[in-house]
Amino acid sequence: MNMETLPIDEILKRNQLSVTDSRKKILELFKEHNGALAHSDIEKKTDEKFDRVTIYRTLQTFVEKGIIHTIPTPDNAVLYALCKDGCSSTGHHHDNHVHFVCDHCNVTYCLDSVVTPEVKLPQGFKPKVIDVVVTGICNNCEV
Amino acid sequence: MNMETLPIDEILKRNQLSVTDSRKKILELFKEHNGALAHSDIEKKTDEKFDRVTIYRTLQTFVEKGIIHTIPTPDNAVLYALCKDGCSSTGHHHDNHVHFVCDHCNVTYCLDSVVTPEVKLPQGFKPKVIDVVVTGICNNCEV
DNA sequence: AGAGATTTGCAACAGAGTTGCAGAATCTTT
DNA sequence: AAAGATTCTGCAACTCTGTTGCAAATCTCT
Repeated sequence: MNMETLPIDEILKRNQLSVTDSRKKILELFKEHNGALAHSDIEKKTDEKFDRVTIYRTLQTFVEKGIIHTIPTPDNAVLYALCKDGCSSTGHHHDNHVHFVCDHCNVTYCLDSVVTPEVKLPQGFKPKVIDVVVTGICNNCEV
Repeated sequence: MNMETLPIDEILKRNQLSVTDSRKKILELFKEHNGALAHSDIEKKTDEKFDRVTIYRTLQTFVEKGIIHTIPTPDNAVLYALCKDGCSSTGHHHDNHVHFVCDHCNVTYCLDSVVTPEVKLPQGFKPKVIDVVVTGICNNCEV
């Protein structure tokens, strides 16, 4: 499914979700925002119009449906970002791209073009998922 | 500093830390345990002999001194493991090894022998730290 | 428009982590 | 070895993040 071009209502319907204000608004935020969002970001950006609990449940639902995915960060905060094509809706995302956290503007990017590198593990270790998080300066903050 | 061979009291003294029961015990746990520990693990393994707050502060102090380092995990829990040689005591660890979380036994390993792979970033992105967390089956749980 | 399913908001709770402060332990100095 | 200064610990209280149960509101479908 191509989230980039599909209207918001359509994305929700195709995932068998009721079209509600909170879901529309939160999904809209993700489409507008070029980067990952934390729960607190969403709370602020929606002007506290929705209950905390609603936001938590909406995010949970979106993750389950494969609309968004979570990003592990070095400081152990939970971030969410829109999934691109190829994410399954079973919760097992093919989330094989690199994430980048900017030290300066603090924005987290999904670098979809950068594929997770191979890692050679010691004998007996069998990898399933490889998460790569790069911290540094992004192309907006670069001088 | 070589943490592997140095006696516990010596490690504390060299980091200008008072030698106290809690610090000795917690450091001992890290030396005995071949893997990462969470705050809750330490609470259990010390038989609740020390206050939660003391454990938090001890871990914080150890991180600041470069004795242990934190590990980012996919499920956003905070884990700690002993630093090897080369960790600075300024908080900027040269923590350039891969971490491995076993799906089965749930142990987290520092794979010191596995060096973080290079990642090619898009124009303008300047990397500083690269965190790699691999999830899978470890060499103990392998059939 | 109305029945039935889904979703929301509230309240209450659980867990993780932090802060201030008084008392206890440790270190330093003699 | 003991006093004084410094550092550390434990308690209480608090914040922040996330979860659960339930009644009321909203949405879907015909």
